[in-house]
Amino acid sequence: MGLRERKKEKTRLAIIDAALDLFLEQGYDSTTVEQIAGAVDVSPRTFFRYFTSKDHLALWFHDHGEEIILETLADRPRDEPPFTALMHALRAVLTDVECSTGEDAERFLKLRRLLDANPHLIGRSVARGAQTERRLAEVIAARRGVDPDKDQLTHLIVAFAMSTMRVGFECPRRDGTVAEIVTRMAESIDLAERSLRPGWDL
Amino acid sequence: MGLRERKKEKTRLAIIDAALDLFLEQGYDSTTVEQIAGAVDVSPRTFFRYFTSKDHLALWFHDHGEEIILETLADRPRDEPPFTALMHALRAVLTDVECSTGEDAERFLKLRRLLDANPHLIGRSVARGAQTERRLAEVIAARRGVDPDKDQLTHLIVAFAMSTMRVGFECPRRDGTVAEIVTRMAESIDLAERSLRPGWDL
DNA sequence: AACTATTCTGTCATAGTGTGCCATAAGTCA
DNA sequence: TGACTTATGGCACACTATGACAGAATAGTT
Repeated sequence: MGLRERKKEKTRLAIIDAALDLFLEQGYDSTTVEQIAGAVDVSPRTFFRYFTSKDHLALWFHDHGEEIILETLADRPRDEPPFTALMHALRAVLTDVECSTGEDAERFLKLRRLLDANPHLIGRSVARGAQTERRLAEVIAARRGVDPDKDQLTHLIVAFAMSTMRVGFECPRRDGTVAEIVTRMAESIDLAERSLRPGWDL
Repeated sequence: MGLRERKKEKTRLAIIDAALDLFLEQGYDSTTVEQIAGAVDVSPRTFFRYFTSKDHLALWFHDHGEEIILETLADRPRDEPPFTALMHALRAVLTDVECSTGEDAERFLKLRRLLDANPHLIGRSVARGAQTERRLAEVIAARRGVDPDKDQLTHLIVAFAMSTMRVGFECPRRDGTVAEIVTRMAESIDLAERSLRPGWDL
């Protein structure tokens, strides 16, 4: 990796960190892009080259999570029931979070606090999740050999899976270490699996 | 109802109709508030007095739907399982849509076409749904006698219910009469009820 | 009908997000 | 070093959204 790319990654993380701190300090809405850019000595114009929007910045972790889910899904056996495969993908995300280094863990916790304090941001987060949902619907439809535009069950499977992830992340609203939060998210996955009729997703 | 209120309602509907037509004609993003306001001979400033944002306009039906759901929920017997109660509430929304008059039905169909053409708007719609979800979580938590901030199952019940509604509305992506769409949404509700283990939501 | 209070509306000013364009600076490779 | 590629900054601009104030329309009262 060349100097250029390392520098970019450094700037990217610097922007995220500065933004998270400002958001938590003075609120999401009352923090301007100008302030964030100023905090890391970068022009506002450059900010928008790293993140397409302020929302995108606050939800950057979705990009990573989606990647893991899609990769895991591609590796799951073709004949595995789709919801089961999705739950495996979610657990892969948990594992990734669990193994995050000190700084990454810090960001994860800050982000959680941020979403907790700004219900409005949860809306944005869910909206981003809808994007992931569409992509997952394509994949699951292909696995099941159905037309994604016509098969309701496919969409229901994906929607339930995303709901499971979201509930695990948002609730219960209690602070804790990364390990504790991951445990709760795993509980949510178990809960969902227990709640559904065996074979419902075939 | 006085002249003043009738006039307001007329303007409100005129704005919605003009906006829907412009959105479908030239796209959501490339339609400005100025254009919408101009089409109904109203100042842009007044537009924002009727709708807090362009998104709010595009998702005005959520307000009505949420109202119906909350009302229906309040009327359901206390000892009814929560998910069952929520499904009844969703069916109440369907009944309302089904009974809508010619003009309202027109708006409903236009809106559906709009969401179909702008996946980005679906994100906004889901974000608005998250707001409803929070309110429903409060109600369901009260019914179940648990703390909404701590009980995962409560949130899972609500999230699954909202997913059911959304899947029914968005999929399959096929045009049709209001009656046809309502039928599909009812199918989605049936599908969800069949997919869950009896007693999972107690 | 006239008078007053209330509410709605338009105009103006302003903050903030997001984008296109072009010149410049920095990193890359021969 | 020199030529090439890519990131950055600065500028102008369009759009959404809000606050403040003045004037118009409506409602209620006498």
